[in-house]
Amino acid sequence: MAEPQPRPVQPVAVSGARRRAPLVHGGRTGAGPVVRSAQGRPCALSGLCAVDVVRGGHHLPRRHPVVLMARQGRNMMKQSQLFLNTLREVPADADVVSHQLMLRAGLIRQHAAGVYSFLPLGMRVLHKIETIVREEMDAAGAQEVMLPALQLEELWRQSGRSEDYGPLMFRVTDRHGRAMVLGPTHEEVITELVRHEVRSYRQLPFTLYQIQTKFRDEARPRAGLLRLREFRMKDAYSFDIDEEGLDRSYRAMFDAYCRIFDRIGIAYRAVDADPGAIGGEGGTHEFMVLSEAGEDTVVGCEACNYSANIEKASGQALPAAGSSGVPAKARVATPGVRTIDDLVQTLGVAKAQVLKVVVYLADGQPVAACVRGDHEVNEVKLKNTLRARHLELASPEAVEALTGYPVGFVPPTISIPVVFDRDVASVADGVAAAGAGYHEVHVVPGRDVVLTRVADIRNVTEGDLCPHCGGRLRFFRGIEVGHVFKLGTKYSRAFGATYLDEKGQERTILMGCYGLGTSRIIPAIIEQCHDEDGIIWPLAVAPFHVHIVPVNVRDEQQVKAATMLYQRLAAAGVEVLLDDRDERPGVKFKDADLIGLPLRVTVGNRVAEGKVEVKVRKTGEVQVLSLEEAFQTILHTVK
RNA sequence: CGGAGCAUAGCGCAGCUUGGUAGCGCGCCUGCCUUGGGAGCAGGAGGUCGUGGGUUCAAAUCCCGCUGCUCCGACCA
Repeated sequence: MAEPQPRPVQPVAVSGARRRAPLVHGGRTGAGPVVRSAQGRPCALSGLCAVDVVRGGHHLPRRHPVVLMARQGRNMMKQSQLFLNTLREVPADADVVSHQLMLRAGLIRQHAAGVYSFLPLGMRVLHKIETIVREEMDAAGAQEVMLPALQLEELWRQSGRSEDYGPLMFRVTDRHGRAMVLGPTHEEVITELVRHEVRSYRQLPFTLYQIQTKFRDEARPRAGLLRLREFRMKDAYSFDIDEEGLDRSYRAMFDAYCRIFDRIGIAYRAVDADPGAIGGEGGTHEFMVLSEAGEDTVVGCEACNYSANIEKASGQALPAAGSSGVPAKARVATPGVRTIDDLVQTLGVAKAQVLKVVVYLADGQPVAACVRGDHEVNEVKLKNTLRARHLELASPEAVEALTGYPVGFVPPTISIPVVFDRDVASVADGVAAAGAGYHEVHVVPGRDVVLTRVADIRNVTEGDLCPHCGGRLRFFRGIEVGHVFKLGTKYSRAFGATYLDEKGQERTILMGCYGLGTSRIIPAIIEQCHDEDGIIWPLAVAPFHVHIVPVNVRDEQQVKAATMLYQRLAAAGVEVLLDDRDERPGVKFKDADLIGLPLRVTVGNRVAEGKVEVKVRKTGEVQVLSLEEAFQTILHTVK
């Protein structure tokens, strides 16, 4: 590094008490060690005047290293020393509020698309989140490990996921030409590990977890920390002998997740989900933080607690319509009428009467999906119905080549396999395409169109009825911060992870896996906890608990009071940030609001009467208190 | 991977249409002054205009290629 290093300076005279003084985070109350400047003056605040460092060609730190060491601890930080640069203006590349605030408050800086550095404040938040996660994992009986981030590609071939993940994996080659990947997840590694360790049912069950940096070469990183290519994740894996055990392990993790989000202090919902590429034979839930910035649509019932990812959500089937009174179908010329909207216009029918046909390629084979004109095909459901590995919308050219009909004119009676949504049956008097330039009216599903294969393959819509209680379904946006799966034997079978039961029979281990995006939780929190002035940290994850702001650091009384409170609080285990900068009050207040620590103590003119102000960031509520009262109040709030 | 946009000082931007050797605000440094909501005055530092090529006497500006970043879509534990 080209940065100039501080040159050695002569040691500062330090009172003899220093060596014996307990470190501030030792939990003992009392004044901090007395530090004197080289001139022998007691240093009132922060060493602002502690040491006059001789300046050479380069600027040297104003404060002497010895002073720093004697006065530092995880509970205390002077803002003049903090590696923090707040931004007054909104960076042009950030248009999601959590991203803007993380940059402005100096939590993170971008390195590349989807790759960020965590600065001290951001690191403290991440650390707190991961500490909570660790505590709850441990409390749930899981054991921490750390698995390789650098993994043999061979392992991914064994599970068949090397191809599944494809370009999503960062691939590297070692000096011997061996193919390796940067781990996007760890099912393979852990299963391979466990397979070698477990022989007997006596060794089961257990759950292992790790907190790791993971790598996914996302096609489109997004919105700051919401979708990263290098990100932090806690992942846990459970190993059981039977379904019952797996249920217990799953439940333990599910409950631990609830405690984690409760402790962090954000609103979340556990929703039914689709297992997606990770596979899995049992249940799965996603933990969603509700936020407009979220990438997922969450469906929730107004009346009961049913909620599901839209990929998974089902409503009650719509009542089927009969064919009574519907005239025989008739062919009409509809040249150029390609879209549903066109049909509605030209034929004067309702969207809900139209039978929409969409052509897909399922593992390369053409398949048509037929849904009502006002409904959307749910590709996840369709893919699951077809048991396909890959499903993609056919291009217009492909549609014509495969079906012989142009897009918009593919009839539901086509010869390629057609999957009908179950709610197609709700169409009484329908309209369907009938080849290029024609449609048919008075079409009755079942009568005029043979429903060869019927399944739920559409997205629910707002207003559909809850499958559990019949209440109305509503949509929300959510950020997926956690996902728990019952994997069953998918990986254990692929890797031969087995055990011998009581009878000496070889059996396959049942697995569960449980992910939690620790870095993604940060923007999720901020999305929920901010106002126009900045972040509003929940106490449990705030980088510090209290921000002490002496209004004028040239006022000796203010400095003295602020420092005293700072040291007492820190010694009592409160995490305190002291704004000892010689800045104007406005600047300090703006920064304090932006950084968003839960409590702010303003030490101003009223200190003459022994009073300071304690302000709650979230509510704006201000209390004028004596120093002692302030100390007690803060202590009780934080502890 | 498709579509769109952007790239000029640490940050936010102007300059480009009509080529003549770079500017504004904020921040930063020095001094004075000021200290309860991003003050004021004076002085100052800082830019191979993303990159490679081309056109031209002359390119931030015109042309071509590349790269990076952002957004929309596709994709997605």
